[in-house]
Amino acid sequence: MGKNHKKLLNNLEELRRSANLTQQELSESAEVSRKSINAIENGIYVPSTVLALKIAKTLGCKVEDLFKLP
Amino acid sequence: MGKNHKKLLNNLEELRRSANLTQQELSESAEVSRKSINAIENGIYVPSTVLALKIAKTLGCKVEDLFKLP
DNA sequence: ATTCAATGTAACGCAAACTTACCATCATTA
DNA sequence: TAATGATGGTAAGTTTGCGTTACATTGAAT
Repeated sequence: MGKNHKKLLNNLEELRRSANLTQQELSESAEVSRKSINAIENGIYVPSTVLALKIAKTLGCKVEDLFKLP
Repeated sequence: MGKNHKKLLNNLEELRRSANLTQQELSESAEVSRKSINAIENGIYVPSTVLALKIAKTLGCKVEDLFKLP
């Protein structure tokens, strides 16, 4: 990421819970490790665009719904 | 990017031209280097989510409009 | 209370994103 | 012709995304 980019706000946990999915289930749908989902929810890092698109698709929302610029 | 992720299709150049912006101008709006914009347009790499959000915002569209899963 | 599913955490490593900087090409224009 | 602006190539270096493995904690529920 570029120097001046600030961290994003994310609603992943909330939207995942609304969809009644566990981290495990979401990770399988999005074809990533559970660790990645877990780390994203906890703000350890922001996912790549590919991953963000897959998660949004799985949850039936837009990338913009999941992550917001500060 | 994760192992199994395929490259995205992208419409960046088309949308940038529609907005009448040069690579330089877009890069300034999105606070990244011109090389990054250039590399994304040419499929060298896919931007991070932060960058994708900034570009989409600058171009008045959604991340989903810019990049599509194969 | 014990069990079991769900979640959190940490260390290590590789691949990808992103930067800076310099150079080439092509089109336009002074 | 020279100069300027937009784009594309290359390359080295740093940071971050993400996987893997393995273990700890929490909470629910029977």
